[in-house]
Amino acid sequence: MKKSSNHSANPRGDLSAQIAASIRDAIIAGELIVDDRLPSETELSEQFEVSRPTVREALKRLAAQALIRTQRGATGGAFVNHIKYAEAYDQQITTSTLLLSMNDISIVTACEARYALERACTPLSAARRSADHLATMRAEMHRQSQPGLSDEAFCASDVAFHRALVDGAQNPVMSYQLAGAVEAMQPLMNMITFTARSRERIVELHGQIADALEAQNGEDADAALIALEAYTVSLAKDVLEARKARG
Amino acid sequence: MKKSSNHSANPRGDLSAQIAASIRDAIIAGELIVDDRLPSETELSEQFEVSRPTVREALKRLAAQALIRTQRGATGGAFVNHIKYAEAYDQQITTSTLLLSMNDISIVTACEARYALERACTPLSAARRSADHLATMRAEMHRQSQPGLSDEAFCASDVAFHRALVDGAQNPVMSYQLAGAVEAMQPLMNMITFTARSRERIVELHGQIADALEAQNGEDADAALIALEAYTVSLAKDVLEARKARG
DNA sequence: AGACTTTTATTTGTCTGACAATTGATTTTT
DNA sequence: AAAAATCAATTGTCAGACAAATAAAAGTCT
Repeated sequence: MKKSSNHSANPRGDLSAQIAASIRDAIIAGELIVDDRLPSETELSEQFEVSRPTVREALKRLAAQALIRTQRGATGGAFVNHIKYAEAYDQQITTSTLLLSMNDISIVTACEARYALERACTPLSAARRSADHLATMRAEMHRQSQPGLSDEAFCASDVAFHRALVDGAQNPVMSYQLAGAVEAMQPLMNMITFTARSRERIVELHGQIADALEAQNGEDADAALIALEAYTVSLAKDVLEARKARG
Repeated sequence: MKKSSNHSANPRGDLSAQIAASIRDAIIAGELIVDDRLPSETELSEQFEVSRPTVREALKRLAAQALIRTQRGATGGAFVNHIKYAEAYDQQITTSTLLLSMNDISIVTACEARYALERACTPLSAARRSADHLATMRAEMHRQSQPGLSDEAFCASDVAFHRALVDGAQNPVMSYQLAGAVEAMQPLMNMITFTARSRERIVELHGQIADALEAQNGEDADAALIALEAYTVSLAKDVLEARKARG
């Protein structure tokens, strides 16, 4: 790692960014595998010919992406982390949420993506859903029917319902990919005020979905999802127009 | 330096992790909006009652997630970053790739997810694809037909083809979500040796897809994708069995 | 010998203080 | 007025130190 005396700005960024990229590449390329221990911070600072704070900044970058974990103590150090779905979920949701809020995506576009992807799960979910998934869906529907539920709690329950639908496909890769699409919508949905009547309609459609999945009827579930998308979009449009008229 | 004397381990993690989480929450909650400037590192270290290196580690964590960018100089500092799709792509692909390789996901599972999601794009892509998307697909098919192309280059071209298909839906949210599903497959696909005959078959199916999209016929494109998935899975199984027989 | 305690070595976490590099703003000079 | 020099603020990097955690090693007692 020579560093070749860089006077002009480095395309890879700061030293800590370069070092982080170097280690990240090694992990992706499989040169470092799960639970491998990286050299100690002192050793790394010697190898890369930088100071320990710089190495530490690099390691924190990697830790932020859950690529490594660190442990104190005699046998401690930085270890290549086994990325679990739960950790990847969180990251994906954070990124997706900010992406939606920062690029003024319309509700129509976001809904289109979300429901298209969700509908991709329904045939699989209809075929494979367990009793557990169905029970979760029914439980969330029950919660959604309770009066006095706040809009936020209603949205959270809505997410849980759809998550059960997705998880029913029993494909962890799909569950992971869909996490961003479904959960990132929540801030957008939170803008909507759900009246008692609209909640009733949504729960009704949820019931159709749950019934169809229970009957392993993918087509009916698909149709209900299409109706749900249309209804959600129309609700959102009403809110936007009302807001425009007022403001 | 009060810090309320922490003797037991903090649930939020290290100081730098806590500070990073605190700032991240502020960004997600909208208290800090795009292009807002954070206080200088010195000011932050005073506010959080920690040293500057600790603040810097926190900022590097956020930079690794593309939540902030930093700039040197008199008017420099850390700014809330406008997350663009390109940056989010990279992160998603890195995470997805590692997730697949570390959780020994079978090729069948990964393919199932990928093609299910991709098929969710086809109706939209058939309706909206531009001449540009079609041209990209044809160009990649032409590249895939050239003899002497390495397996890796063939895979890369395959990804480019499918990316054009997805982008044809003209929905940036879908493009983003699909990036992980499509690109993360590449390392898995790179294990496959593509014979001249199998390449021919794949290009043929690609042709069917391109033709169908050009004719705005979503159903034919869907059928071709199903065939492509089945063919890919059978190729992968052959490779695995051959490897098992040898090893 | 075996179980318990103490010590020790290693490593990450944090702090302090310093200097270099960058860069926009300010002042001076032409 | 334009160009050049200076300045000030800020991030980037470094060196060295100490605290805290932690497991292994050494020592001690029964």
